[in-house]
Amino acid sequence: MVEQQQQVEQPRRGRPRSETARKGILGATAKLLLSQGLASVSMDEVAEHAGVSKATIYRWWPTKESLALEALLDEWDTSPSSPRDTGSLRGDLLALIRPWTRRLRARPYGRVIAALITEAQTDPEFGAVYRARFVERRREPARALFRRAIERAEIPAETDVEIALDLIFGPIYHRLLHGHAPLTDRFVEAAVDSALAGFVAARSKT
Amino acid sequence: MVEQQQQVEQPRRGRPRSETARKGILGATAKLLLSQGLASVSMDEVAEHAGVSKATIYRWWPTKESLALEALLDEWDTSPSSPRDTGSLRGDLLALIRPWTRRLRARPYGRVIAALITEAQTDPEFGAVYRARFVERRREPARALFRRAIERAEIPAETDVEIALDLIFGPIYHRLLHGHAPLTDRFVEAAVDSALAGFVAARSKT
Amino acid sequence: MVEQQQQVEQPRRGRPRSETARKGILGATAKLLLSQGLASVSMDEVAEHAGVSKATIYRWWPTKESLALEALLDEWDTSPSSPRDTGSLRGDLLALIRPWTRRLRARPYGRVIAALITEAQTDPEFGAVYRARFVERRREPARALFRRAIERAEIPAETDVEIALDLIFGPIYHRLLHGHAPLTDRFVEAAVDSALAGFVAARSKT
Amino acid sequence: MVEQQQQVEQPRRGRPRSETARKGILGATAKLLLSQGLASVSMDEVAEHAGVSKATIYRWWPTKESLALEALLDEWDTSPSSPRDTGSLRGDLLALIRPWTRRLRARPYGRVIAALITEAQTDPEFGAVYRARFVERRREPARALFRRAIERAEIPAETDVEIALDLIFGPIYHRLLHGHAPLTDRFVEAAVDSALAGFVAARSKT
DNA sequence: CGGTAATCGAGACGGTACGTCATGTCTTACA
DNA sequence: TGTAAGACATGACGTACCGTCTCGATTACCG
Repeated sequence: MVEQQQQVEQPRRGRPRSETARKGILGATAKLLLSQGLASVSMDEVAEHAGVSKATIYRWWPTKESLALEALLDEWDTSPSSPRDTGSLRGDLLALIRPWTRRLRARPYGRVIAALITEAQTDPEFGAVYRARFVERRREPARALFRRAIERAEIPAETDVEIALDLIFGPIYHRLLHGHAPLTDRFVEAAVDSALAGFVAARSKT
Repeated sequence: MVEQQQQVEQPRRGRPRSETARKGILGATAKLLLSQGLASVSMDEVAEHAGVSKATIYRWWPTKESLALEALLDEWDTSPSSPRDTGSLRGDLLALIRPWTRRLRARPYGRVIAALITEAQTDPEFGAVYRARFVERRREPARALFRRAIERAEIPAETDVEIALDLIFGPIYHRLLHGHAPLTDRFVEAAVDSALAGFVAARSKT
Repeated sequence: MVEQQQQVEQPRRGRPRSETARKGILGATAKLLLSQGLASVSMDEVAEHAGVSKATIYRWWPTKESLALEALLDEWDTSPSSPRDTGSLRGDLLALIRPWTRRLRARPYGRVIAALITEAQTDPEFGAVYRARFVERRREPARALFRRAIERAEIPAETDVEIALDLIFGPIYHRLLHGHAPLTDRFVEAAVDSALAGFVAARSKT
Repeated sequence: MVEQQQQVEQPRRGRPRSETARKGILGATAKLLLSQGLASVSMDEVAEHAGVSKATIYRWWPTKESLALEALLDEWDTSPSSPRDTGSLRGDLLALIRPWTRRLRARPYGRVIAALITEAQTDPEFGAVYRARFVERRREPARALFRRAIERAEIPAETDVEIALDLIFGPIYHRLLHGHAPLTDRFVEAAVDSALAGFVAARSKT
């Protein structure tokens, strides 16, 4: 019984927020983002495509970037997919990450993500939101897998999980963002294997 | 018998390009970039700080991003420093990469690099230049180290060097850009070790 | 049964146009025009003096010239003053034209009018507006006087009124624009007398 | 005899001025002026069409307007045409003015002249040159005709010739510049007749 | 015949204004 | 109170032209 989403259906006064408008805005934003990239999308354009007033957008999202972040999350996670237990950390990680990278390379997400990272670098507040809602969304499930692997003594308890996560996600983001080489399944496996090999090696030293 | 880039001292017609202006523009740009980030730097501002006309900037650089790229390179690499031979691939790589990452975290380069990556995602032409001049500048020396290690049979000849490079640079860029954790020397060593452990493991399997 | 210009109080949607801004723009423009001449007035300057954004100016006036035209009309004619009947065509014409020329020489209008004429020569669309709103504003009342004089048989019915108008206004504009000699009351009278003498002469020939 | 062009063939040092360049510049300017109007002609454009450097133009003409004025005079007056004596002032005036107005309406001179007048209003120095070289070029011959008519007692000696000239040229410039009605031969005759009728009328009063 | 000096081409430069565009705020009337 | 419509201030954009400048090359004369 976690989370206890208090939020007691407090009966708001005045006209309620239009759900149609909300969906229209997020949908139009996602569509425009993927076809043009964030910089080329203007708020006027979003408003027009969503059949909505610009003021309505600004009432609910403070900046274009925060709107883009939510639109991307909304477009992305219809089904957050809880990964099943494959028996090994390697298998669990691949079951988690491979579908994600496949999705990533299916459409030009890299362009939008790069723009969000840029904004995150500039606006610390947005950076916090970006990391919490976007990065951690993949990182936390992976972290859980590591914890489970430690519990069942598959990997050493001293393992620095945060570093391990960076060793896996780092190369993936690298290819996604720099585009110097394709983000293939094989590459994902190499990243996972290498990160895990590090622990094996570390352990064998011990 | 290499190309002997003669560059036939062809006596240029017309007024020669002002070297003062060029340096002023690059200097002002670098300074402003590091203090404000690319998005907040306006061309008017650069022109004013450089004591130069905006038209002069646009005559030589087509976009703010291309100017930023060159300014960053100019500010960065006075001497690209050829790394000495430490005897081992691990030592060579650390000798190459550690000073670079120290430089990276000394000033807010991550913010600017993120913006350049964003532009590289949007403008393919700029992307090619960015990768050739910025990414390869570190990647190629590292690649050379791997080749040398293969020659002296320190690592297997079948090693996929490109993947290895991504396994090293990926995590570093990841922390630089996402800023979720600091880019410490220890982290750099972990990345290098992990990438190399991959080969050792691969070899031991054989 | 005239047109009954109903103008159905149609409740405009959206934020209404700012009357403050409109007046500020026209006022600032008129002031700057008369002190500097049209060429030296920049849109930025008008915007600043009017406490208004440049975009707001361009929303309502397509060019600097069209703005200048309206500003001049606005500054000029608060009350177009219907001339009284003096009993003779000559008297009526002088009553109409003399105050106008006095106004003309009171401030450097000639400079601005010359610029408007130049633009009218270049942009036919503007030319049509210029003639309709600026030239005809004086010409039509004068034309009416001629019609009345014909009705009461003061001048021949065959009189080519358009030519007559040019014979009066031509010399006045000539001195206004070329500035080779002053635009005195005496000169205005000479122009009117000469134009009328032509008809008398023509009639006496008959 | 006349004009005594002093300018004593003083043997200049250095490379002499290129006559080819001078003609090229004036020719290109005149051609561009008539096809585009002064405002749309840029000095770079003139330089390119004339196969000449911009610096060369500025060496000999201080402003675009002064260049335009000279180009127009150059293009215009191949033969200044001394008008013959027709026996009457009216005939003499028409012989002088009619060919001029025919030329005026043959090509879009009005547009250029309007621009020159505008500049003359702004820059007094240019205004003086404009009047001396352009306006007086037609006005002085006409003035001479009036003087001759006075000498032979065709018109009263008290005639205010300057006003008379304005009564003739004013209407012509009016139609040329405003373009509200065509500058026909008939109109020119009406202007001349009206101006002369004024004297007759004035005389008959006496 | 070599030196001096003005001119020429090419084209880079500082400066100024242009007209457009996007952001985020606001003011209406309507729901 | 939420919304569509749309005007608004702000400020940067990238372009265009002006008039000046700095080169090297050319073309006269003068000694």
